[in-house]
Amino acid sequence: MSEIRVRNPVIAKLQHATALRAEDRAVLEALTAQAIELPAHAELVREGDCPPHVHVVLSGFACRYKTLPDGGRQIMAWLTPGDFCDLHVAVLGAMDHAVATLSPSRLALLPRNGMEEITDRHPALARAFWWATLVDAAILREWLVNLGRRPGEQRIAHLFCELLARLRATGLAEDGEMDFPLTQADLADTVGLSAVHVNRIVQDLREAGLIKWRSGRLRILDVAGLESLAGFNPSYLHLLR
Amino acid sequence: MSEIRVRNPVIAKLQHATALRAEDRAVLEALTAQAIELPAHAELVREGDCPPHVHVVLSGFACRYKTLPDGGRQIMAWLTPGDFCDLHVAVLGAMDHAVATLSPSRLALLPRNGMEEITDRHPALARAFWWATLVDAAILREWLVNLGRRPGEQRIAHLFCELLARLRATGLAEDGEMDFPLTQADLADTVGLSAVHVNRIVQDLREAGLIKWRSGRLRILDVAGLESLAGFNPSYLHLLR
DNA sequence: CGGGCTTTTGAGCCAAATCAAAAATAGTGG
DNA sequence: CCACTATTTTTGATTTGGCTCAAAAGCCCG
Repeated sequence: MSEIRVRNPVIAKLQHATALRAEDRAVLEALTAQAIELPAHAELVREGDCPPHVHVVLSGFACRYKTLPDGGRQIMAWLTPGDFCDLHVAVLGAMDHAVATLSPSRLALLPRNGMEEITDRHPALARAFWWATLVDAAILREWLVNLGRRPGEQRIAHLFCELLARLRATGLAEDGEMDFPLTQADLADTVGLSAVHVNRIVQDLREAGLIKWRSGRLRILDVAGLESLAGFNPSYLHLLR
Repeated sequence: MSEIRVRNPVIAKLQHATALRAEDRAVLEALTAQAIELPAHAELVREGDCPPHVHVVLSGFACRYKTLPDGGRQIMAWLTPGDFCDLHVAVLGAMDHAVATLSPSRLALLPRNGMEEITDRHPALARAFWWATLVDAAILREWLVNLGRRPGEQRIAHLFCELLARLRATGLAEDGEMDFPLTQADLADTVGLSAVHVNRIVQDLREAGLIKWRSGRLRILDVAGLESLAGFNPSYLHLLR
């Protein structure tokens, strides 16, 4: 009985928040049944918008980012399968940043109106959405530490450790190996370094036997080694186990 | 009729979120009636805690921060009057960072149990608390841009502009002048620079006629000039007006 | 008026930026 | 399946913003 389990990443992720009953899971399945496909570098939401749907990543990578007057870009979050892109916009009224895909992606669009009804009717889901939003903020805090106080090599190592932990939590990493469809320039815009310097650091990590990265796949060869280099402690992700 | 208006900073701040009825304001007044006084550098909450109260700053400055293995410290938020320190901990289960005062401060302690009852009974307050949490995250995103992509001088200029806007929103800044009880070392731990370098930048800002800063007071002499140097755009604060 | 912070100054150094160009990869259409 | 482009990665050389270390000067406060 080699059954293929088609996991819904949203369910897999939110299960770290609260115990979800079959009924809650069914609601999430229904919500994410309709999806759209987008190519890489498609802008889902732009700064100032108040989009009529909540976007949820089902596959692929997206990111939050801001563009500076001088053309520079700072990526402020990687959105991986299961992540909500703009849950908060109803409360804040307008996006203070843009969201775009980093790779070809599948996105679910939840009508914003329906959300309120759902959270009223399913308190566990309301709680889970809250949790997801707060974990987003916790990740942001750790990224701030990363940029403020860690040298380049540790920054990148830390980010790789985090990504592995997050993807593992949604069942999307095996044996330290995962999709990683970003360019080195994307990575540079994430960690606040130049693309050239990122390139040299990545080479160092490769030569140290810590990672293998080619054609959109990243493999952590020595998880313990990379975590200790990065000073990684996953507690800020607030995952189970 | 020179009436002295004793403003409650929590009310002043949350009024930017939703229209608060007299009833809601009365609840906030009652909640923040009881306060404790703390000296500078008192640790309110430490990493891993799940404190039994929600702390709210009434006067003085506090901060969120993490300490690194090498002794380095990264400040991840300045908590000014009206700010909640640990609203989120009930959902996440444990603090992923510490909170401490930066100056002598007055704090209100709201019993965590009471919170749920209040938000159930006063939807406008529930909404306002949500808003405050999301604005916190928006500020964090802007700080990430600050550390990732702006050179030292702009970083500090931007932070000063933000502080002015926030304090003005709670009625705590007049004519570009405000309390600023931090040391240059605190500022350095906020912007991810060394204290020595912060000192040199502050001197540059002074010599450029942009700021005046002594004995715990900061005055922005040329708001427009500082904002244009920093590339400051206040929309991420989601304030009215 | 003396001791502990905090701010300031100076000198030397290093991580990371910039600029420029070559090599490798990945797409695309014929 | 191959040539032709465009993007991405890599290398090298040079510059610079910001760091470290160390010590002096200024301040605050009992």
